Amino acid sequence: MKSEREVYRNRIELLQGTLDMLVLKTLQWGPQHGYGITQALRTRSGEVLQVETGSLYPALHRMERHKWIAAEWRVTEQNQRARFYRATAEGRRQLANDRSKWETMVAAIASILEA
Amino acid sequence: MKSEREVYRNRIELLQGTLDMLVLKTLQWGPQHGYGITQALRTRSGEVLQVETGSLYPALHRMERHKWIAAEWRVTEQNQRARFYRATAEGRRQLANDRSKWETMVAAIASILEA
DNA sequence: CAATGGATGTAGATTGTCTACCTATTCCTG
DNA sequence: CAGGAATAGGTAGACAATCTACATCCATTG
Repeated sequence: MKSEREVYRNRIELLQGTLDMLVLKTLQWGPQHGYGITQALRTRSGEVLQVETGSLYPALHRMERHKWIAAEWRVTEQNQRARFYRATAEGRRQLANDRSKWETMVAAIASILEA
Repeated sequence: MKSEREVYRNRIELLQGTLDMLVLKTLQWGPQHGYGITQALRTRSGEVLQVETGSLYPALHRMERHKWIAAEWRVTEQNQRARFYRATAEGRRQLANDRSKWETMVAAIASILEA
């Protein structure tokens, strides 16, 4: 009989803190709805970045509260109602900021790993 | 009057999940104690990677439980008692694994950011 | 003898992610 | 026309890793 700790395997597939950046970047290619963002990230990354709905929707709501993105109900090409998001000016600033921090961090980690 | 949420700013400076990898890599350069690991990471990364003691020591204990590292009390050059860690064979396997996952993830994120 | 630096540690808050569900609609196929 | 797949949005609760803030002990130095 396994302990709950062993049974419950919570694997963070996505590096914590990168989701907002990835969503903002995706919205730079034009307004997009949640489901579309997931697909775009998945296909464009060669199936590596798989965002769960339980991560994505809370993130979108969070970012909307922070006013990094703005939303509007529309209808997709598949004739389904969907909430389309676009990045605000503040969102674009946030993206630039996130990205610069991300690159600093990656470079720092590389300098350790390659030493 | 600010809300608690505004007052308490918890910034994750280190990308979640990378600490174990960084510690294991540091130990590849030879046995080292906690304080020394912190310093090594800080100086070798050009002051970018600042590991807090509240992150480091729990991580070391966790990794010891997982048998990725093994410890021994010794005395430093400064004549202070310290707990020296070394990577086990399993720890070296873990490092290789972490590193490969990390590189896959970084490449995937780069493919999004550079699109 | 006080201050500084070396060294280890814990408690509790916070956050973001994950798993596991649920709902609704449209379109296609047998 | 029933049923399933795909599209689309969502929530609740578990969990892990990090952070802040604090505490302790010892050795060296002024």
